[in-house]
Amino acid sequence: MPGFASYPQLSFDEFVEALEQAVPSLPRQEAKLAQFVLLNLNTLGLETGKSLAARVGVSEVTVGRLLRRLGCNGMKELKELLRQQYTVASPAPEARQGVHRALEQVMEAEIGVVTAVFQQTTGADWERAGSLLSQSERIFITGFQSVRGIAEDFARRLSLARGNVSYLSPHDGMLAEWARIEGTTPGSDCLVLVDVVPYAREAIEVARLAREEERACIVVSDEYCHWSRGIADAVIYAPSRTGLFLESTVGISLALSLLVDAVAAAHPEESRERLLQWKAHAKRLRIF
Amino acid sequence: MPGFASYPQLSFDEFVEALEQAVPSLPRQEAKLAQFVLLNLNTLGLETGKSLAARVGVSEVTVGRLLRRLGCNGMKELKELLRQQYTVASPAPEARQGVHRALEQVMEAEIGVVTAVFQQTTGADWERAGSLLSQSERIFITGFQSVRGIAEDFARRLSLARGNVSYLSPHDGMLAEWARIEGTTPGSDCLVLVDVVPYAREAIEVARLAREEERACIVVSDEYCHWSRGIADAVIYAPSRTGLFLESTVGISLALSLLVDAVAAAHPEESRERLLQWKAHAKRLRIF
DNA sequence: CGCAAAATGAAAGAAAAATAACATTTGACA
DNA sequence: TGTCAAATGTTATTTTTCTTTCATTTTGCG
Repeated sequence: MPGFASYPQLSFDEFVEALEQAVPSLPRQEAKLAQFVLLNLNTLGLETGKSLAARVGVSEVTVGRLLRRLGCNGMKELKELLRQQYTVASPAPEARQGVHRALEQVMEAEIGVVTAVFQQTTGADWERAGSLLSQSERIFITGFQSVRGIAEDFARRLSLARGNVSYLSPHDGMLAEWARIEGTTPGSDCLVLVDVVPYAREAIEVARLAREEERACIVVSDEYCHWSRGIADAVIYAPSRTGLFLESTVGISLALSLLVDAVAAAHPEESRERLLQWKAHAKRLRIF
Repeated sequence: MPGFASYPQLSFDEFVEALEQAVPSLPRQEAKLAQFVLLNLNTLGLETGKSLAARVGVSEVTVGRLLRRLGCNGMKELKELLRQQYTVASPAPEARQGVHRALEQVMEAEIGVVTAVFQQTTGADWERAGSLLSQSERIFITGFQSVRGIAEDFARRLSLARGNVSYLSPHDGMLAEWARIEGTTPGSDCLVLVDVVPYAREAIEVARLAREEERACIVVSDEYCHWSRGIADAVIYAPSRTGLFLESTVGISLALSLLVDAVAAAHPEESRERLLQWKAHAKRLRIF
């Protein structure tokens, strides 16, 4: 009994190719079926073995048989192939060398995270986030629990690209920074919230507060975030479930890195200047 | 008995729109689900009600309920909507958002970072790092400058997988934690250093100090790190040059996430227990 | 023409998914 | 703090889908 694996040894592309190859040498009914499948690859995922059979006018059994003949163990496995295919992110064929067996799936998922984040860079939210970060007078950043540190780093890094960035610690700092100062134009501040499951109660409240005081608000969070849309001016999602004990923070890291870059790109001279200054200062203090 | 029609009165686009509209006003679990669906429209056709439920972490019933609330009578009808949508037009199953032209190369590089990190998971250093983190009695973690926050997060997250983890702030805390206590077995401590270019002078010194006092030392750093090999017991490299204004921290994030996972895998019962406790405590404190 | 081998489908059984009815939990509000 | 309604999950039931086994049909070929 070859092929114990519950996961297919085949890729969808290979399957399709095998199908094309096989058509001429197939028995009549199966050939009809194969033909139909080839012409309807788009909707293949929506079909069930039965529905396919019905559409083509063959019996259900024939469907199963054809699949098995092509090295695909039944409808279930076909669905699996499709899923792998469409979750994008071909895990770079040779790159999985030297990856621990159990981690292969995680790796695929992490790559999926990366592409998912990049795909947002053309969206309207990204656009808005970028210009808010570049043009607002002051930027406040905050993050909670297991991503607080990342948020702090974001503040540090963003400070190298532009000025007036500060980390806000609502709990510890009592939001003193937000005490309304006479003369501050409403609409010139922007708040960045970084939050992941389990979402902090505080995050939502701070976002609301910002809203009420006419501060813009950008939320960077994971794919389950249910509260941000509707409150925030821009929302960026970084998938986090990749099969690990704790949610992955790769997506958040990436999104924030890209945002820093976007801001730097918006003020090329200023950011270059700042970077140089920073290095000079650090050297003076003998930090490195 | 309302709704005789066996064919939906709704189009898929309408459904999606309804979904977007509804998210903010939906109960928590359903909102999470909705959010997930919106971000995974691509593969929606391949999902089954059950699989969706599993991925999001809600019960199957909730899936059915959400759909019905949106005017779509169950999974079957949703599949029907999708079929209509895709059989009609759209040659490609999904209208994928693009990646901004200028970022394509960066994306390639970031994916390269991910695979590079994963490839280390089979190496000897990884092995050593994993067992040190799992078996040492006490773990100290520190990080500098632009990755200090990530290091702090690592400490927080590692604490969910095992005990006796603390963040060490050599500068602020004067290394008081390391004042030698009579009775502490040498060799039972492990230090994790996270450092990237430009390397902190401090990092090297702390590593040396650890060495001298027979503390194990793991260094997580970027591809340029020149000093760690030879001093550290295990070195993990996370590439960082991906063409951005500042170095990317994706690799570091990933490496640290994977390490946490490895530790959790080494003590499955303990880590599960800890996670539950943490959730209970957080709930008690009304953090979320 | 007749026979064997392949192809096909029917029916029954097993597995999975969707649904419905009921129980528990949660959260808002007095 | 207690109460009620909404939200969510559990369990049981029904429906659908997939697969296996076996009988029937078709096809190739001497």
